[in-house]
Amino acid sequence: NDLPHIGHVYTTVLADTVARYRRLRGDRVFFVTGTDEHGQNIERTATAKGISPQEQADAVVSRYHRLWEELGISHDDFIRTTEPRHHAAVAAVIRRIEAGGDLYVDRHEGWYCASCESFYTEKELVGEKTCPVHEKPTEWQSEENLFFRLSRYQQPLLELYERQPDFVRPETRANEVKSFVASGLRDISVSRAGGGWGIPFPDRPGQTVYVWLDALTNYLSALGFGGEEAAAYESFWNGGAGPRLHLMGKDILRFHAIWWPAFLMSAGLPLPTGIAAHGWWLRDEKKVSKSVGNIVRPDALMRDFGPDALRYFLLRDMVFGQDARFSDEAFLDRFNSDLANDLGNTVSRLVKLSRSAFGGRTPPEACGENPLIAKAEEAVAEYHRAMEGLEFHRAMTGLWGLLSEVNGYLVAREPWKLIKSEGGSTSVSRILWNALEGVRIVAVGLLPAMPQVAPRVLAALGAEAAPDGLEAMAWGGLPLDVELPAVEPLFPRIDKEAYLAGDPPPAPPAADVSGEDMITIEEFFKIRLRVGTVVAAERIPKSDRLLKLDVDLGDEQRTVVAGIAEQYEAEGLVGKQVVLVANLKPAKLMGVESQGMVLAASEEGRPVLLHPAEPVADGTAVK
RNA sequence: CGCGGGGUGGAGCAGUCUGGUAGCUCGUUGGGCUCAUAACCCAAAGGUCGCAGGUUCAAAUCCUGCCCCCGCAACCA
Repeated sequence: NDLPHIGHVYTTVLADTVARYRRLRGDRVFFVTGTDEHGQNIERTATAKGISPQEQADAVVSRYHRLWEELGISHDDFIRTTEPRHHAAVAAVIRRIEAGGDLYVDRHEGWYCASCESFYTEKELVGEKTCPVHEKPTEWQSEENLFFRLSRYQQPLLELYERQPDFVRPETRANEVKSFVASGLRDISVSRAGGGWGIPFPDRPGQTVYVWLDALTNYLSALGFGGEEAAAYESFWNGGAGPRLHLMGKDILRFHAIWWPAFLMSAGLPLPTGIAAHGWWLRDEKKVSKSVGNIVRPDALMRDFGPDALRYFLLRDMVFGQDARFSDEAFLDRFNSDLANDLGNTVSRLVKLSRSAFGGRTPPEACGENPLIAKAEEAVAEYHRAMEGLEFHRAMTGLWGLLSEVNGYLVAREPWKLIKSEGGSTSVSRILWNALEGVRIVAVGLLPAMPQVAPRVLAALGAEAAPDGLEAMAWGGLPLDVELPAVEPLFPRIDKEAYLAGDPPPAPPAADVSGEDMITIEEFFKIRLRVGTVVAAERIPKSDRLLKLDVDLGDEQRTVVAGIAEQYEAEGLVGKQVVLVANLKPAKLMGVESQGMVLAASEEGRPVLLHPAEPVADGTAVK
């Protein structure tokens, strides 16, 4: 229920790499991705824009479709939780759970703070049942909901983890899940009263299916479960002998590793065979902003260097399961050293050598015995081991080890000297053929990771661009004496400093200018913007982000809370003019009433305050 | 006492579960090579493994305490 970001891209690229790897190994694969669209974000954004949640969801989803296409994602289906087939599957799962006796009606209750819109436990309240945040009295609220007997599955889940130690990967996450379950499971509420945005709960008017029960079921609905066309479900989930793997970020691991198997057990349906949680890409804040002053982001990197370069970086630079830092510098370094120097340059030096020795063709003679064969076999074995264990960075490292062997082999044999003295001799042919063959094997191994570039590398080497399977990684596949066209550099080196210092990349194509996002000028004038001078500013205690500003609008003074404390010192703001949304409904934040909003550009979430270009009278209208 | 992750050569990280010679990539320096995209190959320098204590024949690794950094939420109106 969110616009795509690097985390979504990462999950999906991993899944795609696994899917492609499996297909190339000859397995039947059904690769599903999709969108969970019943989140509150969607509803809230839609309300704010004055459109229906469905329209909002459609707009978001189209972004995913576009992005997955650019990235070469090879999913077999894309499931949206707003589709009828999904609703049918959810209803079917719920009926089965209910038949198993795991649903009951109870009151969901607690101390409710209307300002926070959330419930507190007795322990969290301060003083006389007072909300710890707003220091306002809370009220006891209760809502009738359906509950799922999660508690009943504590033992079965523990047995599952015991029986299948690699059910959750990586291992550290498995331990986390185990200890969470062992510490006791409470029943969970699986519906919400009030008929909000979501799937109506079957046979329970007024209740909406809780989003996680809804969203998790997508794995079945995409396969046709609960519908007429359930062949895929029967063959891949119900009867399928192969692995049924879920890939996700670690933030939603619990839902996948605890709730989902419990729901399925209750419904009497087969479980997934593996749950794999990856880490988060953290942003490298410090260097990018200060020293270079120009923030390049994944979408820009993808546009400038191609989707496969981004895919390679994601796979190579993160240890599966751990967090990693995403920085432009790391990307550019990786690009230059791995793709330009090691892969691209090796291809081009070999192609040129071979072309000059053999008149634009691949070497005419192969060589039965040489040290590269053993190295290649080792690298391929390591590659398969790593790919099967989802250790993508290792798989890549293994392939690059072979590249490095090839380069070492060339330096040891110095074919360029031989070419001068003996031309296209047998020994030159053997040396070059071996080296080309080593690179060819690397390129075949890259097919799952870099589906667009790997075939180009293969073609550049004179090999078959699209082998049907990874058996092509066996030594000896490079054809003898075939045409070898000249190549342009596959990955031209990037001048890192120049790139980072260069003009900001052109603004992304103007945001959705289509119909529903447009407002009329009358609507715009509903927002009253005025210039004011900050007369006092102070940090709100206990808060990381909030500053309290007193702003003079000439005819009145306003107190405004602004979430800018991470970038602005309070003292520095006094005397500065800012633009204020003057008719915004007041709200209380950390106990302080904010009577308006200061405008700031929001660059990657970091606010940059807007000031008039020259001083104007306080209270001046902005339009 | 909110939840979580981390501190290992200049940078980024692996190794920690299962104690036994501290490893990888990048960078730096020197050399080689000149086919190739200032590339490639070889070598070297560079580390009190956050601090303190404990266990042990032996600790980056196990135990205890402390310090520091980061993410999430609280809070971007």
